[in-house]
Amino acid sequence: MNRKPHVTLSDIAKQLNVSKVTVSKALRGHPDISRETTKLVKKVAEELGYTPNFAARNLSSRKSNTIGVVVPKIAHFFFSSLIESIYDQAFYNNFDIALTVSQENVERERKHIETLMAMRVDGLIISITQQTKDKTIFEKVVSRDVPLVFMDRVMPVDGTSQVTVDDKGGAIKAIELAIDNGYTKIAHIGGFTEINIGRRRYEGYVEAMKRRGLEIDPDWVVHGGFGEDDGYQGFMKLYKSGRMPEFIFAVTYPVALGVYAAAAEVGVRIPDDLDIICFGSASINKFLKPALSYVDQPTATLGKVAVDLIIEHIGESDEYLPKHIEVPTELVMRDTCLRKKNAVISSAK
Amino acid sequence: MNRKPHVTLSDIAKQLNVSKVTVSKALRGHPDISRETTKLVKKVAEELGYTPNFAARNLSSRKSNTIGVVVPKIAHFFFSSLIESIYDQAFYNNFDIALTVSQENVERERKHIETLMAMRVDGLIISITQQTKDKTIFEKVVSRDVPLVFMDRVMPVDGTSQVTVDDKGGAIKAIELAIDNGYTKIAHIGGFTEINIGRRRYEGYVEAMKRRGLEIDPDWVVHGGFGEDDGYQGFMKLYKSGRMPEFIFAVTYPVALGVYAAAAEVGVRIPDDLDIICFGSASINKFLKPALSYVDQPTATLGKVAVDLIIEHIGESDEYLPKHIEVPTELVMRDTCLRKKNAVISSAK
DNA sequence: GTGAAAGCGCTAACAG
DNA sequence: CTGTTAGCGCTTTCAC
Repeated sequence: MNRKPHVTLSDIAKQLNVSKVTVSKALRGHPDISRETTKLVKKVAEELGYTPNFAARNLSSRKSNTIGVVVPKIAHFFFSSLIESIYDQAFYNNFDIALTVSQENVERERKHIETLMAMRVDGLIISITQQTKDKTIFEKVVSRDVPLVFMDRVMPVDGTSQVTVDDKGGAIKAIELAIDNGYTKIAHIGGFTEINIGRRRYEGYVEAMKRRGLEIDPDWVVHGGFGEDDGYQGFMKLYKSGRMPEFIFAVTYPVALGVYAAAAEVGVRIPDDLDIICFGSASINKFLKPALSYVDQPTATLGKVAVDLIIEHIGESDEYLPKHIEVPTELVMRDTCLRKKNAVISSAK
Repeated sequence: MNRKPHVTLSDIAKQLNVSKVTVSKALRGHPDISRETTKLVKKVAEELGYTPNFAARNLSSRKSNTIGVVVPKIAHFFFSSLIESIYDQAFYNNFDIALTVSQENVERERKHIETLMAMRVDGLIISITQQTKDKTIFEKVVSRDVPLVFMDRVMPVDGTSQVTVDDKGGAIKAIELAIDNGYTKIAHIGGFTEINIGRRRYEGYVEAMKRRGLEIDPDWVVHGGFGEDDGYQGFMKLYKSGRMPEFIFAVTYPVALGVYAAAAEVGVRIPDDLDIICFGSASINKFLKPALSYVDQPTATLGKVAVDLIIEHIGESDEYLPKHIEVPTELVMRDTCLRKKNAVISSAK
């Protein structure tokens, strides 16, 4: 497997009887070089089929112009649209993206971070797994002075920035809407409270119930993961308890889908027998019957802000002050949670 | 933004009073080095918080241990599950993945390929955009002796391998099933025929109709893109013609969803007024009413084969003979295309 | 405007 | 088993 050697700067330089340096500068559009030489160099580079060697470039310049990204999942509307937005914003700023997927696996997450550091990415955007608890690897990143931005699923680590959506506020809006609809028996199929998105949405639920003077029945709060299966299990647990709530606030869209599946199985009709709202959506929501009303997560903004923050940090001195930005959410009404027309309705996307 | 210098091999070497080479070998588990030294080196590396520099490693070894991947979309069940499978298989073989997304944009696709070549990836797996026609960039890849595997959406380029699903065979099975169900007025909302997946599925439709002696009404064949909107437009075109078919074979799952949306809008009931089957599926299919019967695309196999092929090519001499592998499909029956119980039913996933 | 010298951090090839 | 030498391809001073 010996491939033919790639064309290098020297090859171009030789051909033109100039130095490597001139070629290097010309190719990067450095103002040192005359327009004429630059043009000539580019022409020859094209003819020879020159492709720069990033490894060499990174090694000598000590930067990669690349942002490393670690997400827990990819076959998932929330993350895939988030990633598209990150790509767009990075592209726009002339950064490359090195994308890795941890598959909700802590060990894999760690390995990916190590790999990205070995690649000497200029910064790291991370959305942690459901189970990530150990801060060590993140502290290692910080101690290497690699800018780190947590996105959506975050962790409190000194020296890092965070972008989240207003999980608590969104949850409060959702629950208040349910209460305005006349419901009092309101359950929450929630995520793990060790992680911010699970915890904050739960807190929003608690807060809204408290504000409106409603009791929380401990049996009506189920904590688990963020997937379909967790929704299915959560529903079944409530169902088997024999004391069904009137309303469920699902921590994610997949969890709500799990509830749909379980409800269909046992003949509970949505939204008549059981009404529901959830956090997040998916492109197929409009095909769901009934389509879910939901708290919208602005993935486009989330991704853009994450990239902006990391680039800002990369460009700053050592004394950069990390930020925490919280992106607002809004309610989008579809076919659930509509019992009372006079309920507060926000504009929909 | 001057970051503190990273720990290097020399740092470890100095500390231990050995040479860089010894450290390098020890760290990579080279058999040259005694177990004792190796252990010691690793310990110190750990203590110092050493992270290898891939740029340096790649530069001096002339390989990156990385496979470049270019896909047209990511927020899309087919591609996101494909990508997960590629990751798994690459990970298993100790390769890294450099993933890029062209967003169905030819120019972006070209840039990404250039970037990946600049990264000196060991090989490239590409699924082209809907519009890609120019072979130049791919020929450039081949001329650089970079192994290239086309996946699903392919192009005939000398020296490259291909993995596809049996598009034509799958389409034939689908149409024959429709005919077995007693339908004769069968329309096809298809993709562009310039690209293999559009062309082959269309050919399957034509072939099956011919085999069963049915006429194809040119008005019942609509060609367009592969998205929801294309399905919506396609349906509307058929609908407005005033001569509705009884059955639609949709070229992709999103196209079928577009048909659902359009049909709902004008009050055409599926599957009673109009029955349908499509190529491909999505995780939410079970929540769709009626759930689509479909030709299943084995994304796990597709991804695995793509990675296996590229690794095989990377490992071989210059004289590697490219392969074309076609992965079989199977019909999965749900709530559509069921009119006759005695129709051929395959096992479902 | 241009170029010479030096070196980024690592591995390959060989010698001991 | 360990070390020496050389160099991957590029960018960075700093002279000219």
